[in-house]
Amino acid sequence: MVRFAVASSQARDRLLNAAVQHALDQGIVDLSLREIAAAIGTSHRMLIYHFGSREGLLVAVVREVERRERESLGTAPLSVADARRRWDHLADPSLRAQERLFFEIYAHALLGRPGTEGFLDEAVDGWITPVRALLIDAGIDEEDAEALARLGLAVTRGLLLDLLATGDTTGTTRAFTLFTQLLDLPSGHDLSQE
Amino acid sequence: MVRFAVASSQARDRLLNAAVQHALDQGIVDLSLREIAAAIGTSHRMLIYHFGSREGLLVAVVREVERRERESLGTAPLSVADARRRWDHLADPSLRAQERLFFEIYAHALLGRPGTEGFLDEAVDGWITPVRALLIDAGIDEEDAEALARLGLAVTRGLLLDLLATGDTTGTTRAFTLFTQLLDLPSGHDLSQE
DNA sequence: TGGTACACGTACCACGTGGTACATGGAGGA
DNA sequence: TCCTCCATGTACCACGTGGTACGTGTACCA
Repeated sequence: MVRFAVASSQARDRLLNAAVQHALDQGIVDLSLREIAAAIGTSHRMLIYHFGSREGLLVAVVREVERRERESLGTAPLSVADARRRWDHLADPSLRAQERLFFEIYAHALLGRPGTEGFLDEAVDGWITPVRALLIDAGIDEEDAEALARLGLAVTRGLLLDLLATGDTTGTTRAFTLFTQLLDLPSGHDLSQE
Repeated sequence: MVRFAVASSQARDRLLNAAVQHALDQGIVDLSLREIAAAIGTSHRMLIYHFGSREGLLVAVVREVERRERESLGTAPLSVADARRRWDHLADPSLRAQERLFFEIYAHALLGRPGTEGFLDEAVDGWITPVRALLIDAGIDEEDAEALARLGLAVTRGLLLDLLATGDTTGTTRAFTLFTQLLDLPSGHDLSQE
């Protein structure tokens, strides 16, 4: 009697890593099991065996991408200078594929597609909550802390969308720098008298 | 001899509007011609007839969404107060479906899928260019104008992603308000001494 | 009245899909 | 040595896919 090997195993981990790698290049939501299997050197039969179904594979990939996203973010930024360092990291070309996949899954999740349950909560609150806590620790008013955390996340994600579409590292980094300046030097500049 | 009626016609317009309406509810990227046809009360044969192919339909939908996106944006904001009014408009629940579809197509386009050619350029530059021009007219330094336009777009899109995921109109609006305050009142607040 | 062009339905096609049945090989333990 | 379990390959299935062939009703025009 053959049973689904949905639990972890070395073979499964190997396939998952290869599948994520392939998803980074090609996306995931509109690829077939056979396309993925062929690309990573196995048969679609093996993907079903190790992940139970196509949806099971998608869930596993989504979770892995989520895990890497958290890893990229690491701990929340503590200061404006820290935020700037974090942006420079995110803007690194080596992370583009991962970020593109993140937005693909995000859009997929917005449509309520199976396999993405919980992704959106984690993608937003999982970031805002710790940052807000840090800002409150830093003495910022509670309501402002939440708004600032949301704004920081929005700036980051919005500029990443821009960067992925245009590839314009210079321009997007300049915009991020402007944002940090607005935070850091809230007086004495002349950008906003329009 | 039957020819493809890919040019416009009343019947085609009717089907396109219905297809876009359905895409707003259900997404578009991973739906089949038959699903769409059944949902809008026609046959998949008619979609092929009027749009040439599935990709032709997708192109038509993408263009229509692009057009509506531009229409929602209207003219670029001229002032901070104007930007705030624009956000309130974008945050209106009646636009959620359209925005979700926009991000779905955006993600699709990031993967270079057929039917999305030119979408990204229009989605980013089509917004930044006019805003930058307006900011320069308003007397802002050219480099700062570009950065500010990018930043404004990023804040808008980033907060929309947040809003679509969380449905938290209050929180995202508060974050947008904070952004306008950073622009409008660049002195005298105490948010950024962390 | 006859022709013609459009809009549409039905029935079909080859193909790719997710998933299953079944056999097998190899490693490790009894 | 035999048994069991994991990993895998091959072959298959029913079904849904995009796309096509062909017929037809209707409206308009000569």
